[in-house]
Amino acid sequence: MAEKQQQGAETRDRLIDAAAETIRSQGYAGTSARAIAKAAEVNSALVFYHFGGVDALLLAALDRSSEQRMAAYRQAVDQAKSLEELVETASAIYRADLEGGHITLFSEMVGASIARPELRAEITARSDPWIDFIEQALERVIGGSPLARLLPPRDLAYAAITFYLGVNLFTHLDADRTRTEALFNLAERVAPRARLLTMRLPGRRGNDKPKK
Amino acid sequence: MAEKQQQGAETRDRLIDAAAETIRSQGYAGTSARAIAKAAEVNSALVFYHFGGVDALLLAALDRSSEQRMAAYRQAVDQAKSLEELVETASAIYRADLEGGHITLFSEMVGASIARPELRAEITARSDPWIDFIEQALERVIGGSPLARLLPPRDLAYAAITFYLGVNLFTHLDADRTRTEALFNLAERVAPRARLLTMRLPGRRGNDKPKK
DNA sequence: AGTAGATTTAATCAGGCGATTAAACTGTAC
DNA sequence: GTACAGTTTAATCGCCTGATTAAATCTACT
Repeated sequence: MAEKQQQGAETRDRLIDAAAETIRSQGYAGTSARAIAKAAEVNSALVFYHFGGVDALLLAALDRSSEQRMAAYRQAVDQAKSLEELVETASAIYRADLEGGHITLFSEMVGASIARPELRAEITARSDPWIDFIEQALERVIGGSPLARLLPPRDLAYAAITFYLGVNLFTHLDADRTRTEALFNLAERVAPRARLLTMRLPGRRGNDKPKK
Repeated sequence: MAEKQQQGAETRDRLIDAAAETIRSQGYAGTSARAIAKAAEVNSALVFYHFGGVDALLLAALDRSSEQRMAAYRQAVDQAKSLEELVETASAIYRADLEGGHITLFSEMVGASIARPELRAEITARSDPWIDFIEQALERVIGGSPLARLLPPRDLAYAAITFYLGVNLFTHLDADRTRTEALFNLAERVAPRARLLTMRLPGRRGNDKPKK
């Protein structure tokens, strides 16, 4: 009975994949139960049978994607010994996320929660672990240093998430991705120099006179 | 005939205001001709009579908002003599934009253009002037300096827009705005020290292992 | 008073939406 | 072989959507 009839599990799988694909290509506004079901080549009533509703399915898609991406980040980020390495590693995975659509999935859901109070708590609950994760990674590589006093890991984590959400929208203004690429290059170029920020400010003017 | 019957102009006005309000509170997905008309206390057919369609009305709302915000930025930004002042000024206006909803309006439209090719060109055309504006402001305060070689104004402009778009979504994960505030504070704290980034990298030490 | 033109209204259309339902199917257990 | 539970299907409900239309309204000018 329940045994091999876990073809239901495969259907859930297909629906989750199709939901992710659909929200990536059509945005939240264009992601209906019928559109998802069509992409999954499945009857649309199954969205409700298996998940109870469209939003629950989209949250399931977000959860699966987040799990996968978080695992990838965690594994890679644990290797990084310095801020420079951390930014370099994170940039590489950002790029992959962007290509793979996880950023779109995430930020479409955040956007959707503007108008949907019942979605909002769900999204917040799924965002906080990311903020904590980034904060901890930063704490590990710059914690206790003068740089951490100037740039507290918590605040930097907020900045990273903000950038993460923004880059998804920005890429839509940047069809060929060259501008986005410039952005990542900038971050990678600056990171190795970040601790210079903690030096004593020399006197104004001139072309910057190094001092002491 | 055409004279005083420019009560049509007032209707257009009310519709544009209502469109902006609606997309801010309901998001693009919840912004229908009927919803806008109801907010404007006007018959919904007037959306089509005066603007031809919902999207055209939303673009008109974006144009009005952009015009106003651009004027405010231009006036304030022209005063800034240094990067520090520029960031401080821009932060102040960002905060006002965020409160007033222009950022939401803009980024909802960018998000909507994901699924709507015909909207996409319109949005791109409305974004480029902002990127140019930021680039020029940066060029004015840091152009020619060593800092501009490390952080090219064009790339910094991309970063600013990315941040601008992201902060709208980020604030939805941040009901009480304390996190967003931390973000602005960070930017203001770092800007005055930015030119330290151009100093020669001193030898490593402490926790960092020298290399080469 | 009457006409012309711009504006507004209410009714209406076809189509997509989330969601529900009863019936059909399917592999398993008795 | 038949009863059963999990799954799938097609049909359907009421609602909202963008958009159109003909008729009504209103003001200015003659």
